[in-house]
Amino acid sequence: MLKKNIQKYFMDTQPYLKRGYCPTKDVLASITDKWSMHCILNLGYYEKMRFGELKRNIDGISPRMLSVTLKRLEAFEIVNREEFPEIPPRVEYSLSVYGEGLASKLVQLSSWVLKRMEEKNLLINISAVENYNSKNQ
Amino acid sequence: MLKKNIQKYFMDTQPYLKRGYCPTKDVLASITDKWSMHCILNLGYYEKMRFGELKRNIDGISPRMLSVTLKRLEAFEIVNREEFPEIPPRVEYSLSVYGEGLASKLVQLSSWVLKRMEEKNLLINISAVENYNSKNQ
DNA sequence: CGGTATCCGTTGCGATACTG
DNA sequence: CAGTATCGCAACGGATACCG
Repeated sequence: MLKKNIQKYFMDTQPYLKRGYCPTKDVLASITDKWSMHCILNLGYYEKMRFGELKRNIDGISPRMLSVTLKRLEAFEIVNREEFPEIPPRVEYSLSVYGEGLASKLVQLSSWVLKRMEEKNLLINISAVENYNSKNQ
Repeated sequence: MLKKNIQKYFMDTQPYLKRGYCPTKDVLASITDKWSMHCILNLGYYEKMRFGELKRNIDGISPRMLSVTLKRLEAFEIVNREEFPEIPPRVEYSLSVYGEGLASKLVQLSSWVLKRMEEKNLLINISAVENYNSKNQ
Protein backbone atom coordinates (compact mmCIF):
# COMPACT_ATOMS: atom_id res chain seq x y z
CA MET A 1 0.00 0.00 0.00
CA LEU A 2 2.77 2.38 0.92
CA LYS A 3 4.79 1.38 -2.12
CA LYS A 4 1.74 1.84 -4.29
CA ASN A 5 1.09 5.31 -2.94
CA ILE A 6 4.70 6.30 -3.36
CA GLN A 7 4.74 4.93 -6.89
CA LYS A 8 1.67 6.95 -7.74
CA TYR A 9 3.24 10.01 -6.22
CA PHE A 10 6.45 9.42 -8.19
CA MET A 11 4.47 9.15 -11.39
CA ASP A 12 2.37 12.21 -10.61
CA THR A 13 5.35 14.40 -9.86
CA GLN A 14 7.60 13.04 -12.59
CA PRO A 15 6.55 15.48 -15.31
CA TYR A 16 7.34 18.40 -13.01
CA LEU A 17 10.60 16.90 -11.80
CA LYS A 18 11.72 16.42 -15.38
CA ARG A 19 11.32 20.11 -15.87
CA GLY A 20 13.50 20.63 -12.82
CA TYR A 21 10.73 21.66 -10.48
CA CYS A 22 9.54 19.81 -7.40
CA PRO A 23 5.93 20.89 -6.83
CA THR A 24 5.36 19.85 -3.26
CA LYS A 25 8.67 21.17 -2.03
CA ASP A 26 7.44 24.75 -1.86
CA VAL A 27 4.16 24.01 -0.18
CA LEU A 28 5.64 21.59 2.32
CA ALA A 29 8.36 24.12 3.04
CA SER A 30 5.81 26.87 3.38
CA ILE A 31 3.86 24.98 6.03
CA THR A 32 6.69 23.38 7.96
CA ASP A 33 9.22 26.15 8.25
CA LYS A 34 10.07 27.79 11.51
CA TRP A 35 6.97 29.96 11.90
CA SER A 36 4.27 28.80 9.48
CA MET A 37 2.92 26.05 11.65
CA HIS A 38 2.40 28.46 14.54
CA CYS A 39 0.44 30.77 12.27
CA ILE A 40 -1.66 27.97 10.82
CA LEU A 41 -2.53 26.43 14.18
CA ASN A 42 -3.36 29.77 15.74
CA LEU A 43 -5.59 30.70 12.83
CA GLY A 44 -7.14 27.24 12.90
CA TYR A 45 -8.03 27.70 16.52
CA TYR A 46 -8.99 31.37 16.75
CA GLU A 47 -10.46 31.59 13.22
CA LYS A 48 -9.90 35.31 12.73
CA MET A 49 -6.82 37.13 13.95
CA ARG A 50 -5.18 40.47 13.39
CA PHE A 51 -1.49 40.99 12.78
CA GLY A 52 -0.84 42.16 16.30
CA GLU A 53 -2.77 39.29 17.84
CA LEU A 54 -0.73 36.78 15.91
CA LYS A 55 2.45 38.56 16.89
CA ARG A 56 1.48 38.50 20.55
CA ASN A 57 0.45 34.85 20.42
CA ILE A 58 3.52 33.59 18.60
CA ASP A 59 6.32 33.93 21.06
CA GLY A 60 9.50 35.43 19.69
CA ILE A 61 8.45 36.18 16.11
CA SER A 62 9.63 39.46 14.64
CA PRO A 63 7.27 41.63 12.61
CA ARG A 64 9.43 40.97 9.59
CA MET A 65 9.13 37.19 9.79
CA LEU A 66 5.43 37.32 10.58
CA SER A 67 4.92 39.46 7.52
CA VAL A 68 7.02 37.20 5.30
CA THR A 69 5.31 34.08 6.61
CA LEU A 70 1.80 35.42 6.13
CA LYS A 71 2.61 36.60 2.61
CA ARG A 72 3.80 33.14 1.65
CA LEU A 73 0.77 31.46 3.16
CA GLU A 74 -1.43 33.94 1.35
CA ALA A 75 0.35 33.36 -1.95
CA PHE A 76 -0.36 29.63 -1.63
CA GLU A 77 -3.98 30.39 -0.78
CA ILE A 78 -3.61 28.86 2.64
CA VAL A 79 -4.71 31.98 4.47
CA ASN A 80 -7.12 34.75 3.56
CA ARG A 81 -6.28 38.37 4.18
CA GLU A 82 -9.09 40.84 4.66
CA GLU A 83 -8.30 44.53 4.83
CA PHE A 84 -10.68 47.13 6.23
CA PRO A 85 -10.33 50.74 5.06
CA GLU A 86 -10.39 52.26 8.50
CA ILE A 87 -8.18 54.52 10.54
CA PRO A 88 -6.36 53.01 12.32
CA PRO A 89 -6.11 50.21 9.76
CA ARG A 90 -7.48 46.77 10.53
CA VAL A 91 -6.51 43.54 8.80
CA GLU A 92 -7.91 40.14 9.61
CA TYR A 93 -6.30 36.85 8.73
CA SER A 94 -8.06 33.52 8.58
CA LEU A 95 -7.56 30.07 7.10
CA SER A 96 -9.01 29.38 3.69
CA VAL A 97 -11.02 26.21 3.23
CA TYR A 98 -7.89 24.73 1.74
CA GLY A 99 -5.92 25.96 4.71
CA GLU A 100 -8.32 24.23 7.07
CA GLY A 101 -7.84 20.94 5.28
CA LEU A 102 -4.13 21.43 5.45
CA ALA A 103 -4.26 22.39 9.12
CA SER A 104 -6.24 19.27 9.84
CA LYS A 105 -3.72 16.98 8.17
CA LEU A 106 -0.83 18.88 9.68
CA VAL A 107 -2.09 18.62 13.23
CA GLN A 108 -2.78 14.92 12.74
CA LEU A 109 0.76 14.38 11.55
CA SER A 110 2.22 16.44 14.37
CA SER A 111 0.10 14.74 17.00
CA TRP A 112 1.22 11.37 15.73
CA VAL A 113 4.85 12.47 15.81
CA LEU A 114 4.47 13.87 19.31
CA LYS A 115 2.79 10.72 20.62
CA ARG A 116 5.50 8.56 19.18
CA MET A 117 8.22 10.79 20.60
CA GLU A 118 6.75 10.57 24.07
CA GLU A 119 6.29 6.81 23.84
CA LYS A 120 9.89 6.26 22.94
CA ASN A 121 11.40 9.03 25.04
CA LEU A 122 12.79 10.45 21.84
CA LEU A 123 12.81 13.90 23.36
CA ILE A 124 15.86 12.88 25.33
CA ASN A 125 17.56 11.70 22.20
CA ILE A 126 16.66 14.92 20.48
CA SER A 127 18.37 16.93 23.19
CA ALA A 128 21.35 14.65 22.73
CA VAL A 129 21.30 15.30 19.01
CA GLU A 130 21.07 19.02 19.55
CA ASN A 131 23.96 19.00 21.96
CA TYR A 132 25.92 16.88 19.55
CA ASN A 133 25.18 19.23 16.69
CA SER A 134 25.99 22.37 18.61
CA LYS A 135 29.19 20.98 20.01
CA ASN A 136 30.42 19.82 16.65
CA GLN A 137 29.96 23.17 15.04
CA MET B 1 -13.21 18.88 15.14
CA LEU B 2 -10.24 20.83 13.83
CA LYS B 3 -10.40 23.23 16.74
CA LYS B 4 -10.62 20.33 19.14
CA ASN B 5 -7.60 18.62 17.63
CA ILE B 6 -5.62 21.83 17.68
CA GLN B 7 -6.62 22.48 21.27
CA LYS B 8 -5.49 19.01 22.27
CA TYR B 9 -2.24 19.56 20.44
CA PHE B 10 -1.75 22.91 22.17
CA MET B 11 -2.29 21.29 25.54
CA ASP B 12 -0.02 18.37 24.75
CA THR B 13 2.84 20.56 23.63
CA GLN B 14 2.38 23.26 26.23
CA PRO B 15 4.68 21.73 28.87
CA TYR B 16 7.48 21.54 26.34
CA LEU B 17 6.85 24.98 24.96
CA LYS B 18 7.00 26.42 28.47
CA ARG B 19 10.46 25.02 28.76
CA GLY B 20 11.32 26.78 25.53
CA TYR B 21 11.36 23.69 23.35
CA CYS B 22 9.02 22.88 20.51
CA PRO B 23 9.03 19.08 20.19
CA THR B 24 7.57 18.57 16.73
CA LYS B 25 9.65 21.29 15.15
CA ASP B 26 12.73 19.10 14.85
CA VAL B 27 10.98 16.07 13.51
CA LEU B 28 8.87 18.01 11.04
CA ALA B 29 11.98 19.85 9.93
CA SER B 30 13.88 16.61 9.61
CA ILE B 31 11.30 15.12 7.26
CA THR B 32 10.41 18.16 5.20
CA ASP B 33 13.76 19.78 4.53
CA LYS B 34 15.31 19.94 1.12
CA TRP B 35 16.51 16.33 0.86
CA SER B 36 14.83 14.24 3.56
CA MET B 37 11.66 13.60 1.66
CA HIS B 38 13.55 12.26 -1.32
CA CYS B 39 15.41 9.85 0.96
CA ILE B 40 12.25 8.73 2.75
CA LEU B 41 10.25 8.15 -0.43
CA ASN B 42 13.08 6.30 -2.13
CA LEU B 43 13.59 4.07 0.88
CA GLY B 44 9.84 3.57 1.17
CA TYR B 45 9.71 2.38 -2.39
CA TYR B 46 12.93 0.39 -2.78
CA GLU B 47 13.03 -0.85 0.85
CA LYS B 48 16.78 -1.39 1.04
CA MET B 49 19.28 0.96 -0.55
CA ARG B 50 22.99 1.59 -0.35
CA PHE B 51 24.58 5.00 -0.04
CA GLY B 52 25.61 5.08 -3.69
CA GLU B 53 22.17 3.99 -4.89
CA LEU B 54 20.50 6.79 -2.97
CA LYS B 55 23.04 9.24 -4.31
CA ARG B 56 22.39 8.12 -7.87
CA ASN B 57 18.62 8.21 -7.41
CA ILE B 58 18.45 11.62 -5.77
CA ASP B 59 19.37 14.07 -8.45
CA GLY B 60 21.84 16.73 -7.42
CA ILE B 61 22.54 15.70 -3.85
CA SER B 62 26.14 15.95 -2.68
CA PRO B 63 27.70 13.18 -0.61
CA ARG B 64 27.94 15.60 2.26
CA MET B 65 24.23 16.41 2.33
CA LEU B 66 23.23 12.80 1.82
CA SER B 67 25.38 11.87 4.78
CA VAL B 68 24.00 14.67 6.95
CA THR B 69 20.42 13.87 5.99
CA LEU B 70 20.75 10.15 6.66
CA LYS B 71 22.40 10.79 10.01
CA ARG B 72 19.52 12.99 11.09
CA LEU B 73 16.91 10.50 9.96
CA GLU B 74 18.82 7.79 11.77
CA ALA B 75 19.03 9.86 14.94
CA PHE B 76 15.25 10.24 14.91
CA GLU B 77 14.89 6.51 14.31
CA ILE B 78 13.23 7.09 10.99
CA VAL B 79 15.76 5.03 9.04
CA ASN B 80 17.80 1.99 9.97
CA ARG B 81 21.43 1.69 9.05
CA GLU B 82 22.96 -1.73 8.64
CA GLU B 83 26.69 -2.04 8.14
CA PHE B 84 28.36 -5.16 6.79
CA PRO B 85 32.00 -5.79 7.69
CA GLU B 86 33.17 -6.47 4.18
CA ILE B 87 35.81 -5.14 1.84
CA PRO B 88 34.73 -3.07 0.02
CA PRO B 89 32.32 -1.86 2.72
CA ARG B 90 28.58 -2.25 2.28
CA VAL B 91 25.93 -0.28 4.14
CA GLU B 92 22.21 -0.69 3.66
CA TYR B 93 19.60 1.87 4.62
CA SER B 94 15.92 1.16 5.14
CA LEU B 95 12.91 2.71 6.80
CA SER B 96 12.15 1.73 10.37
CA VAL B 97 8.58 0.71 11.19
CA TYR B 98 8.17 4.24 12.51
CA GLY B 99 9.66 5.60 9.31
CA GLU B 100 7.12 3.66 7.28
CA GLY B 101 4.27 5.15 9.24
CA LEU B 102 5.74 8.56 8.73
CA ALA B 103 6.32 7.95 5.02
CA SER B 104 2.72 6.88 4.67
CA LYS B 105 1.38 10.04 6.28
CA LEU B 106 3.86 12.16 4.41
CA VAL B 107 2.97 10.83 1.01
CA GLN B 108 -0.72 11.24 1.79
CA LEU B 109 -0.16 14.86 2.71
CA SER B 110 2.00 15.50 -0.35
CA SER B 111 -0.43 13.79 -2.68
CA TRP B 112 -3.24 15.87 -1.31
CA VAL B 113 -1.21 19.03 -1.75
CA LEU B 114 -0.25 18.08 -5.29
CA LYS B 115 -3.83 17.25 -6.27
CA ARG B 116 -5.05 20.54 -4.93
CA MET B 117 -2.28 22.45 -6.69
CA GLU B 118 -3.18 20.88 -10.00
CA GLU B 119 -6.88 21.52 -9.50
CA LYS B 120 -6.34 25.18 -8.85
CA ASN B 121 -3.45 25.69 -11.25
CA LEU B 122 -1.43 26.83 -8.31
CA LEU B 123 1.75 25.75 -10.03
CA ILE B 124 1.49 28.83 -12.19
CA ASN B 125 1.12 31.00 -9.15
CA ILE B 126 4.06 29.28 -7.58
CA SER B 127 6.26 30.13 -10.52
CA ALA B 128 5.01 33.68 -10.19
CA VAL B 129 5.92 33.68 -6.53
CA GLU B 130 9.36 32.32 -7.28
CA ASN B 131 9.97 34.93 -9.92
CA TYR B 132 8.72 37.56 -7.56
CA ASN B 133 11.00 36.34 -4.80
CA SER B 134 14.08 36.07 -6.99
CA LYS B 135 13.55 39.45 -8.61
CA ASN B 136 13.09 41.17 -5.27
CA GLN B 137 16.34 39.86 -3.88
C1' DC C 1 -2.11 49.50 13.65
C1' DG C 2 0.07 46.93 10.25
C1' DG C 3 3.42 46.54 8.30
C1' DT C 4 8.34 47.71 5.30
C1' DA C 5 13.50 48.85 4.94
C1' DT C 6 17.94 48.17 6.36
C1' DC C 7 21.69 46.11 8.48
C1' DC C 8 24.27 42.29 9.74
C1' DG C 9 25.54 37.90 12.07
C1' DT C 10 24.62 32.95 11.58
C1' DT C 11 23.59 29.04 9.30
C1' DG C 12 23.01 26.12 5.37
C1' DC C 13 24.67 24.02 1.74
C1' DG C 14 27.36 23.02 -2.58
C1' DA C 15 31.99 21.78 -4.53
C1' DT C 16 35.81 19.42 -3.99
C1' DA C 17 39.54 16.75 -2.20
C1' DC C 18 40.62 13.13 0.53
C1' DT C 19 40.49 8.47 3.48
C1' DG C 20 39.82 3.57 5.65
C1' DC D 1 32.41 1.97 -1.52
C1' DA D 2 30.92 4.93 1.94
C1' DG D 3 31.64 8.34 3.63
C1' DT D 4 34.51 12.83 6.17
C1' DA D 5 37.04 17.45 6.12
C1' DT D 6 37.57 21.89 4.58
C1' DC D 7 36.33 26.01 2.35
C1' DG D 8 33.50 29.70 0.84
C1' DC D 9 29.48 31.81 -0.76
C1' DA D 10 24.56 32.71 -0.48
C1' DA D 11 20.38 32.70 1.84
C1' DC D 12 17.87 32.99 6.17
C1' DG D 13 16.44 35.27 9.85
C1' DG D 14 16.83 38.55 14.12
C1' DA D 15 16.92 43.45 15.76
C1' DT D 16 15.67 47.72 15.02
C1' DA D 17 14.10 51.96 13.01
C1' DC D 18 10.83 53.89 10.40
C1' DC D 19 6.30 54.89 7.61
C1' DG D 20 1.21 55.50 5.75
